[in-house]
Amino acid sequence: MDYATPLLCSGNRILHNPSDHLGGIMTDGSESAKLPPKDDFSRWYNELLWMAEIMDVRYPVKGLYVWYPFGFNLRNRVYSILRELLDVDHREAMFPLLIPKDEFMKEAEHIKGFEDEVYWVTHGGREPLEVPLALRPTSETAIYPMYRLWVRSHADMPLRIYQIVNTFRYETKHTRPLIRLREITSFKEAHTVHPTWEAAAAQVEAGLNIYREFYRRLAIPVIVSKRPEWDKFPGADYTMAVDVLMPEARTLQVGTAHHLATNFSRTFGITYEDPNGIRQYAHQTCYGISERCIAALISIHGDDRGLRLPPEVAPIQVVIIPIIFGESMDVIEACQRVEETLKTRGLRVNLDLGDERPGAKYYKWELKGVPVRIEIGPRDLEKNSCVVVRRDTAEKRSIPLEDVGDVVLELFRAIHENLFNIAKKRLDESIIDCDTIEEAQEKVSSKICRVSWCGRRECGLEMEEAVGAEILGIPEGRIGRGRGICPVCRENTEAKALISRTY
RNA sequence: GGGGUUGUAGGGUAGCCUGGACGAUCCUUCAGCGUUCGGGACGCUGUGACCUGAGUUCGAAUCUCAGCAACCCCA
Repeated sequence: MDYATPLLCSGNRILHNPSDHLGGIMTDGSESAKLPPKDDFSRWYNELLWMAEIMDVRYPVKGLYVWYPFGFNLRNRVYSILRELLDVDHREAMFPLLIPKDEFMKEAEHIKGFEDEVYWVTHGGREPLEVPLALRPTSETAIYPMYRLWVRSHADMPLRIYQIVNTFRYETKHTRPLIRLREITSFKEAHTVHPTWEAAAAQVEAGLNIYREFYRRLAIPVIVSKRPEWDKFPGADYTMAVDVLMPEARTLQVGTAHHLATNFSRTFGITYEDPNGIRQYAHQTCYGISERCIAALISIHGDDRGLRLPPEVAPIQVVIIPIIFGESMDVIEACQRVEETLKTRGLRVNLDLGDERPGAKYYKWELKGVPVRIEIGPRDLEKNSCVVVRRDTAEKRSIPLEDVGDVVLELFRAIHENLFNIAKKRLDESIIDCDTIEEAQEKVSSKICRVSWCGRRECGLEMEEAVGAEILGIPEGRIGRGRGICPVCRENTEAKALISRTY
């Protein structure tokens, strides 16, 4: 894994200029305030978002939030991983925000799924528009009229394009930063076109593999499930979904992949001439990830002290704290040499020369999730060493100054692995078998329940109702299989479904 | 979808019930200066607020209504 990814966003200049207190450009003294314990998740989450300068939730419109430079920097690093993985065989493009009403209304199922949450642009200045324009809630109906023009022969396929854009949904439920938004600011949506159903199905699987790898890079373990048909994407043949386990035993959907079959190609007229000269409808897929991935990153790894970021995406990877007595020029010089050494290795380093006490700096950078801290004071200099502290375990080590570069890189590997293992262990231990609805009902407040399910809609809906939670679907892999009896209809089945409370 | 609570400096609060002493409390942050610095330093000086609109009233942070926004609980 490459920890020395080049800096991608302009926010870096701010974050790396020691003279302006680093990212402290807009702090308002949160450092001395206390973060609520993570057990109090709702408060912890909201407080952390602004104390760590991820998002400012004070924007005066419901469901719209502001990315701080620090949060946006993190976002860009996360999305650059997504780009890197997609760019292997996808191409990035960009389609318009506004969709004419007649295009938007073409696909019946799709409209039914979205019409209650679409924002409409109805005026240009004072003049009513002849054709109202929808703010995209997702971009199928913006992209597919163009695909109709772009796809003409079998040689034009597979077509794999993605875009990273904002989308709008008029949410009526409780909005939450990064999780339920009226403006999704960072929707990565891929749209592909294939000659056959099978080729599209293979693409759905390929998309899921990209997502698995993406979340592995974020040290987040996932569950991949086939959603029940009543919960699939409006207009899809079937929907696969990626879920993660959040605190309080709720799951969060952090990615979906839909097989659209020819449902959209028929309404938008996306056809191609096959090798025999016969005109065929194309098969399509689409798959997306939003800034919910950042919500997962923050919520899964964070602790009572704040963020714990995997080194690959941490805006600041190493912070150096000088321990100054009197003038201590030698201490500062030693810090600067370490800073240079690490920067030469391509690491994102910050030497904190602010005049806070060292303790205050420790709290501040722990809150921001900096993976590794280096302390250098007179006592260390006597031994030609420094103290290195891991954010994830709080473990402290004194090491020779000359080993700093190697030790830090080694720690990055260990921190990433440790964060993943902690999350993986929690996920595995949270999935438990339930034989009856009563058992599931009791356990679903603290667990993800694994229940036999015959697969029938009536049984599924009854289970959701009785348990008071949602069926994620039949998960991929071993946990999705196992002999049992559907607790509703008492029929034998080989399939296991997962039920959990969701966001 | 239903119910409840709340809105006072950048953040957290007192005052509201019982309208007038509010030229608005305290803590924190922020700015300046000085002393400090091995896990959240201290002193002095300074900046900074009654969500929006309508109403009641001689007089509204305080009472009424509406809007906007936030939080909590239930489905």
